[in-house]
Amino acid sequence: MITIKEIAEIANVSVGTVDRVIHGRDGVSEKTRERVQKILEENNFKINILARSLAMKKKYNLSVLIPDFDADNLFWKSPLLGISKAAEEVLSFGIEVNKFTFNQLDKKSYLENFQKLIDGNPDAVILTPLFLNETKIMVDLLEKREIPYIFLNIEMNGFKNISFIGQDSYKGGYLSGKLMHLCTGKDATYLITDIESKLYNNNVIEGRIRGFNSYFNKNNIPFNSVSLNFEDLTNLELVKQQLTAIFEIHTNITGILVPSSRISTISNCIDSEKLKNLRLIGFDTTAQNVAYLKNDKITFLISQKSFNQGFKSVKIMTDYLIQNTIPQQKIYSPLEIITKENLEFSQQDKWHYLEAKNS
Amino acid sequence: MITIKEIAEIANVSVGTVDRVIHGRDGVSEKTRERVQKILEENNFKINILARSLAMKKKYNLSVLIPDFDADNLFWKSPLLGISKAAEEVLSFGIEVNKFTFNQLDKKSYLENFQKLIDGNPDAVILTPLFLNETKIMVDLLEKREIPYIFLNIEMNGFKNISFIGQDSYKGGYLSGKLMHLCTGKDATYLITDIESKLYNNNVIEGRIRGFNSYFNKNNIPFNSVSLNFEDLTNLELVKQQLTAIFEIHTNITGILVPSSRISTISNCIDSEKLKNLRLIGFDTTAQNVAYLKNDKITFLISQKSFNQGFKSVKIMTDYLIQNTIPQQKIYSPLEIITKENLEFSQQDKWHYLEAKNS
DNA sequence: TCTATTTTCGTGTGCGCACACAAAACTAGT
DNA sequence: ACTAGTTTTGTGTGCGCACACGAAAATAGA
Repeated sequence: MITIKEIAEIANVSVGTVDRVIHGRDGVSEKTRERVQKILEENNFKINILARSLAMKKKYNLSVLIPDFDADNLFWKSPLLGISKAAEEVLSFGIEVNKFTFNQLDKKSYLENFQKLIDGNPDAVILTPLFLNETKIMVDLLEKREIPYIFLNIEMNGFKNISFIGQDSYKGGYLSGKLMHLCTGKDATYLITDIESKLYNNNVIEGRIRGFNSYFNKNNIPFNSVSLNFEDLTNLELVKQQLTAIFEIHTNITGILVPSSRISTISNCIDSEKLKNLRLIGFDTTAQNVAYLKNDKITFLISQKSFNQGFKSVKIMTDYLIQNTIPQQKIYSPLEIITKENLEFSQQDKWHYLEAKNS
Repeated sequence: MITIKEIAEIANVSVGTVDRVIHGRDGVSEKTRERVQKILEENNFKINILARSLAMKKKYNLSVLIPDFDADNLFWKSPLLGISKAAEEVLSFGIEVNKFTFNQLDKKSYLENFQKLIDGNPDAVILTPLFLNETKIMVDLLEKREIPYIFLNIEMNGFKNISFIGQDSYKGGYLSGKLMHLCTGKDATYLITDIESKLYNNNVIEGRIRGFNSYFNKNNIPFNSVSLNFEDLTNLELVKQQLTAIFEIHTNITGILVPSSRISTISNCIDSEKLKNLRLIGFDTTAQNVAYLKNDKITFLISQKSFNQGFKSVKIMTDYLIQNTIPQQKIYSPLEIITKENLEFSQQDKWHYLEAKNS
């Protein structure tokens, strides 16, 4: 690896001049600039990123706003872990990651924790834009202060976020349609669940349902579907009642799509005998979902690798801050198809991280 | 992040002493060692890996031996790309990656290129142990010279490789059984292909077939299977003849398993009309396989993310050399289920790398 | 031709660490 | 108490780069 000093010797100038050429700073005559540029290219000069980060003593405050998780809904644990892992790795680069969490059912909590975050004077922000109007307020402030921000997991258009990292909900739903079709017979009837609560903006669930239907329509495959809205997934008795009622009316249901991470709850409310003749497809490998998959109570899970989403968001913002690398506007996570059989090999990065932490 | 200098000030010693404590070098009295150690822990001291790599001017030669690829068999292109990407990233850490390729059908080429590799005096080696006896010779030499080595993609037991990075063939086959079962009817008949040529040690294919059968046996699912051995996959006419013959005898075949990366070749030799009533499951997302998947001529591909395997092997060896991090003995790649619908989201890392390279 | 200004270029210092070497503080032997 | 040897500790330099500052060269104005 050739160094700046060596380039300088070849070009018969000082390291300062080479430095100016590399960074496009002014104060160099056009003649020498061209000469040095040529020598840089000829020698395939690549900057030593270690030395660079070391010399730039600037420290960055990268702040993250993400929903909290609890025993009932573990979904947000995974991205948070990914963020923590990335935080360790970028520490040497002068990036300090500050995490702020909020209650995903509470707009006030969202705003309050953003306030805390902004009080810390972040240099960059990663956030999960769960509520539309509140996000607008927050983004206004960020843009006024020229703080770059990334949207994590929830896609929202019309903003100047430097990137979005998450799943393509529509395509995820489309894939679930394909899988459902593959593992059920002809002219099947499917049950599609939804959540009544419009507490927060949920284009994720809506996109998945749209994608599911599209699969059948675009491929001209006849099918029937029944929708079922739940108001409250914590009241299991009620859920059971609703399901039983539906099964009595529609005796020919062969598959259930749960377009959220709550499929284990639904599966839990269906009697084991009934379950044997049903295909259940859901999303996200939360601890509960994984347990049900292992017990054959769920057929497929489509995972968005949210651990990696969290990890990536930090890494990408780091590259943006340190090297000014402009990321892709939308970075879609893989749509991982998880079954009982390949479960153990997914999420390896996550498990390794957890192991290392606990040892 | 607290620095050695700061620790030294707190402990009222010099940086040299702190350095000795951190690295466990001798020449420190027990008293001060304990004191400094305590202060290090209290302040949660983490070494700045950037400064460390910069100061350690040691350069490493990391050499890789891997089969070459050609237009007919692109499989090995992917790990090679992953290796190249990682090579760029670790350059700043003083790791120079030297790649050596060999003809996968030729034991002599394997040995010859290993000789070239070893002549370069590598500090560490990553290799694909395609031939058993030749590998033994090579490994003997490596161990005599105390050169650490990793096995990539091909699993071979009984050696002192610091790690194996690749797929669990058996479980891959097991998964293919599950998928096949899900998308075909009851009492189905499956065609399982194999390659006659025993040129090289191929426990990969054997493991997959074993896994496929196990799925049905372990779950007590009745099924029939027909095996078909090909001698030469380059003679397409012959392959077509063999397939036609099989289909005439076994009219009830509903699924085909190709336990190698050559499923597109098989699919290519089956008439489109016939194909419509068949489920084809194969392995690896080579360019050809991907094309066939897109045209609905393949149902599922199980990918081992060989790009990532190559990438990881270099990263893991780097960590071993620089920080002496001992890796896991076996690092199994995820068994990714790829369909037409989620194809575009897989292999993102690889595409991004290729894009960046071509711009 | 001689200053004043602007443009162009070179030098020095420090980032946090590793490591060679020098210096001090002990220890033992006389 | 003094030397020689041993253990313990401190100091200096360089890794490759960024950046502030100052020096030199070029240009302009009189």
